[in-house]
Amino acid sequence: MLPTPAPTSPPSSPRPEVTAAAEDHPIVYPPPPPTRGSAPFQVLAALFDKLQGERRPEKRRRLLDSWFNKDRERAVYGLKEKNLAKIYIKLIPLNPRDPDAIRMLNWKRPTERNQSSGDFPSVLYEVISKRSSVVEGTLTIHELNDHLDEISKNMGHSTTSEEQRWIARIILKDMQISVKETTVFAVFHPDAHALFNTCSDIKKIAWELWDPKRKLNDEVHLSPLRRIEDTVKEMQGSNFIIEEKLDGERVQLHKRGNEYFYCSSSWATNRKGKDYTYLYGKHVGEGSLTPWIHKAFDARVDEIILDGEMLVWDPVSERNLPFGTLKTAALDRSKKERAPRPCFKIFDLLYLNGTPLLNKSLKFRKRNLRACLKEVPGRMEFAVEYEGRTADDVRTRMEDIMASRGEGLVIKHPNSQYVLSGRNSDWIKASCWTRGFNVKPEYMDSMGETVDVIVVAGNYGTGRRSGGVSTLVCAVVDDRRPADEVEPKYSTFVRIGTGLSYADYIWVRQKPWKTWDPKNPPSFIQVAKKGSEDKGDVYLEPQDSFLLKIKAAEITNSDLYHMGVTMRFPRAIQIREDLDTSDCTTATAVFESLRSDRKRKMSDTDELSDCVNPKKKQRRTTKKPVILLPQYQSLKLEDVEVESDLFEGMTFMVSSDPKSRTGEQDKKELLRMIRANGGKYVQMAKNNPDVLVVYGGTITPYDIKLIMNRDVCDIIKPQWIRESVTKSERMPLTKRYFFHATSRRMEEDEYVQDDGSLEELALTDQHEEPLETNDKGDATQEDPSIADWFKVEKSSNRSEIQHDDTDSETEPDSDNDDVNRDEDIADEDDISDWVNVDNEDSLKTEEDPVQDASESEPQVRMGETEEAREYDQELIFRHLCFYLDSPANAKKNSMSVKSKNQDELNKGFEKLTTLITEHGGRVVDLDEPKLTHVVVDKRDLSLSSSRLAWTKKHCLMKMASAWQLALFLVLTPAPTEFAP
DNA sequence: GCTGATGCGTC
DNA sequence: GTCCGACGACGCATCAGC
DNA sequence: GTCGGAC
Repeated sequence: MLPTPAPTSPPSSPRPEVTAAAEDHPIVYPPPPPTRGSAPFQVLAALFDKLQGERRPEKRRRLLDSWFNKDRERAVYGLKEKNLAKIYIKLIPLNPRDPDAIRMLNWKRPTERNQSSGDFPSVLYEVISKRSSVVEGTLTIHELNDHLDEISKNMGHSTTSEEQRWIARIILKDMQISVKETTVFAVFHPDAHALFNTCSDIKKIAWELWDPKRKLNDEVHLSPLRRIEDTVKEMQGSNFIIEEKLDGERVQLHKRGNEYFYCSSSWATNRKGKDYTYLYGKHVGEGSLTPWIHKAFDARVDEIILDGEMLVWDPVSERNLPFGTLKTAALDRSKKERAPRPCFKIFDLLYLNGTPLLNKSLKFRKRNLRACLKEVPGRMEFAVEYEGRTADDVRTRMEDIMASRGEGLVIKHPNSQYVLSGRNSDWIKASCWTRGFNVKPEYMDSMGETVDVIVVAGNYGTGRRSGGVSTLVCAVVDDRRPADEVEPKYSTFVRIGTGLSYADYIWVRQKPWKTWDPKNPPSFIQVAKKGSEDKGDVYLEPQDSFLLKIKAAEITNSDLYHMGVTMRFPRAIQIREDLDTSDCTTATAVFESLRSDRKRKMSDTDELSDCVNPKKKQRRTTKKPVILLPQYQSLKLEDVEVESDLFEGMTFMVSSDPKSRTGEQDKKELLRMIRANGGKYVQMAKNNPDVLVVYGGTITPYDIKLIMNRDVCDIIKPQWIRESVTKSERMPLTKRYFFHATSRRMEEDEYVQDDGSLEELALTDQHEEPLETNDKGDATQEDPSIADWFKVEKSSNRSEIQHDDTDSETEPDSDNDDVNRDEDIADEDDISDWVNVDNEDSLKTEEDPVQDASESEPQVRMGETEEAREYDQELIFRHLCFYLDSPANAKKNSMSVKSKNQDELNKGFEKLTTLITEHGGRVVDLDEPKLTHVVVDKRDLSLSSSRLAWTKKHCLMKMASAWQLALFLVLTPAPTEFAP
């Protein structure tokens, strides 16, 4: 195991000068607590018994308190109920035909006599108590620990059946005593929880803090200087930071010198912080990420801990791939240049060169974060963030999220300290944010899929839900069946295990469930070929069944259901007693929904992401099909009538002034004007140089700052829009209309001309095209105001580090910021040398963001122009070339074809051909050099043999020569998805 | 070597 | 409000059996 | 991840 964030210090030295010495060494723990011999396991088991019976927290705490010895970090056992049952059957020993053996294996199945069904340890108890003659336990905890470490042997000799019940619970990690680490830590040591937040190492806690008198060292001292609640209060009315919630995996990156360490940091469910270094690379030469980011760190960064989200970036389609592809991409050692790859989106800095920053403000951490490293496009980037101040800011961002089917927003207080699992209000989810209005309900209602499905089968539950059906296998009616079929058939689609109340379950369990015979499954249910997920313990005849209203985040591919797709995050909403089974959603409807869903994602997915490639033209042939909720409808401008073509061909992005109370209204009015005069607007500038950003505020919010730093988009003042509309002509884009001009813009004649003169220039339509000017150098040097612009630009570049001007920006008019400033100043003293040094020469060492962007500028991809990379909603396959591996084509290429269902397969591919061409793609033969995709059909049985290999090899060869990448699309068993 | 069952950890 | 334990999909690892 | 229930 590699070092975890908190530096472990020898007790003697007050401060850990972390050096290379620590490399390659395991964690150094302080001397262990003195052992006083091991208590009998009996006592522990008794404690568990009491804890299970005792609900009152006071008593429970005392019970726990009276116990503590130590905790151990225990590996996973690789044993669940089934395997435990098998072991016990061997151990006792039990004849496999013994009813008790069968009962243990079917431990969930309820019977009249056995109330303890659904709880394996209890079943075990009943079985063993009949047989065991051991009355007094002799097993000590030490022994148990040893046993647990070699678990499959040694059990069942020295324990009573009661004890074995608890042993089983320990192994199953299902203690039923409602004690989680928070409770335990509180009893164990006041600092335990804080320590755990930094190192997530139980053993360390146990060994560091076994003595209650021992205090945490300074460097791991995490108790807040001020209560966070106070901080929150003080932040009332101040700006906050809005981040998009990313659909990836939460990961911490630890770097010490040349050594890297990655670990999962989603402690909400699992406390361990799983080591993922093997995926991403310990050293520069290894892994799927480390080699690419090493040079991104500032030379003075020695030790650093970053917090962020790992996503998958696909350089071919230039978008992030859906969740679930991460491990696959990270494990892909093919080292292909164009293969999907992990991309680390950083949103926090936790530790830097010996200084934990957890108790610094978020603002402070973010500021320094940007000084520590530079982005490596497609590998390691800063998470997109905005500054917000009002409910409207959130609303605006929420719209974007809704449009792009994003995951949601996270709102953070700039002054919040870092707290894991977000409980202590470091992060305020949009859903919980209650200053004036609540985003969640409306937002959630509009998100996701809602369908009415029929319940066809069920599985028994465990624990609280034991004793009957607990999860419901749901299906849709298969309307693709031949029309002459009398009995409807149902395709399994999803399992539902949450959303119903106990009362609902009572109702559900009354239904006439019939046992499901795996050898003779009900004929009306169409199930997946593989897996057991959609095969119930029991089933319901359609006439006995009912519909369930279900909601989920999205529809995803799946092998485990007959539908070939299923739902993500499914839950029951309501039992539809009011509906008949004939009202069940159809398979076609599901696929249709899936298709429109994907379409929307394709066209809008970049809205919030940090896309570094300037787009030539913003294609928006159709309006976004976003349904706006009542409270958003005031922003809906589709209804505004177009009155003139004044802004024809122009695209704007309007940003409201967060300091102005009328900011949002102003924005709305501007958007109305733009639309009424033939202009277009977008939510994000996306580094599109043709987008004119409109902003006229007194301060420079984060997002505007970002745009300025990029130097891609001009920022004009609202004044230009207003005056142009008033005069019914486009005003010349002279410098007085600019909030910020790009360096390119500043070279333009129109920009430097005297205001008010040469108005005829304004009549040309060329002003958007950068004109080559010959006297630009002179103008730049001679015009004092331009020199000023450069100054502004410099300081805004510095704002990448955001050292001084973030403060100056909040200074003028904010009372409550004073408090914050104090803290910030103090903060900066702490690591001032670092920041200051960096601040100065980061101008030299840090690459200009613009340059970054141009670096990542694609050479030429797959023969496309930049414009071609735009995704049109209709022509989503534009510039893609497909080879369809149909039986017919295989024959043509003289491969053997064995499939029986050739006709069906060929038909499917014909349909696909139509679809591809309809959507702008080309269907080509294998030798086409521009080939981008190969499509195979899973159902084609002959694929498993040599043909697939042949196809693969053949086209990979072609593609290697053509510098391209093959994507194998695999059709799901349900080709209707592609049907028109 | 492949496949399916099972377990684990991510969301 | 918070905690806890029911349950969801999915991908990878491992291992047994073929 | 979502959800219901207990406290």
